[in-house]
Amino acid sequence: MATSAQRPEPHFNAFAVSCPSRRLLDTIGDKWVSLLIVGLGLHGPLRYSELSSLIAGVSQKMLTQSLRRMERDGLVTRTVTPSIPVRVDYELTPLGQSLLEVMCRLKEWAEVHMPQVEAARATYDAATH
Amino acid sequence: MATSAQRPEPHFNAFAVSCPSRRLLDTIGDKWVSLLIVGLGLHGPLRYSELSSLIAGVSQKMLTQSLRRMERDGLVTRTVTPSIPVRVDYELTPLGQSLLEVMCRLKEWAEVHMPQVEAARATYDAATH
DNA sequence: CTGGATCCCAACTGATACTG
DNA sequence: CAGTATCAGTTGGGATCCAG
Repeated sequence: MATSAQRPEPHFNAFAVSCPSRRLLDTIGDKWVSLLIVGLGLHGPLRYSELSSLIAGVSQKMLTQSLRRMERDGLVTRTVTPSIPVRVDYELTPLGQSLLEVMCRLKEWAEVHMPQVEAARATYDAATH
Repeated sequence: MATSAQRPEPHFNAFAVSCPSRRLLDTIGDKWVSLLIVGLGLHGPLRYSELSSLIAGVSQKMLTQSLRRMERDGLVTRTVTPSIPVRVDYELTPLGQSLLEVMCRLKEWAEVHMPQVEAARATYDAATH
């Protein structure tokens, strides 16, 4: 008991923990963040409600949370127009766009190799481990 | 109990759910899987215990679980040598190596752009939202 | 030595309700 | 319309024990 209060931050001496690539994975590994990057990249600036309907499966909480993280990381800009119904637009920054390109690389790999992965899974599952 | 059997799989009509890139993220977004790919890619074939000490922060459960997923996905091969103390070697498959290259792309992006991300975070946090 | 099985806690996710 | 707060369900991850 009380051990959880320690938060010892174990001695991860693994090569990649302090590496920036590790942190990047924390970002793009996020389900909604990756979708938002692609969505904003393909459709340009979008309003909060537009994103909400575009992604469709996301809750307000997750949408806001993800956008916040992306804004904090400098991936998107948040523009508030103080009209009567407040209007908020989100747009990919140049940094975000460069990340979009990398994401597309991933997408390309996936499109080419995922069939092999699927096949491997089928074979593995059929082996009834 | 039993509730997990539902697996509702909500009507994600988002563009990327049925897309292979989405599934790829499920794989490489995994903390340990990505580390294992890099580790095996750089050090060649490794034994279970060697991986355990290389990653260091991982528990046996996570290590086994991650290796299982990777084996299932055809990213690594699992070779069992039935010697007296059983010996198990894990090696990256060609498929896994091709993924390693993509991961390196990510790494390169991270090394170049993460400073900007860090700076953006500092600025954002300083704004005391 | 490998790694499967179990228990347990913490974190994340998501639906709903509410506010400016 | 945009966003916050709360609460409940689910999952992930780690320590330990045990089996082959």
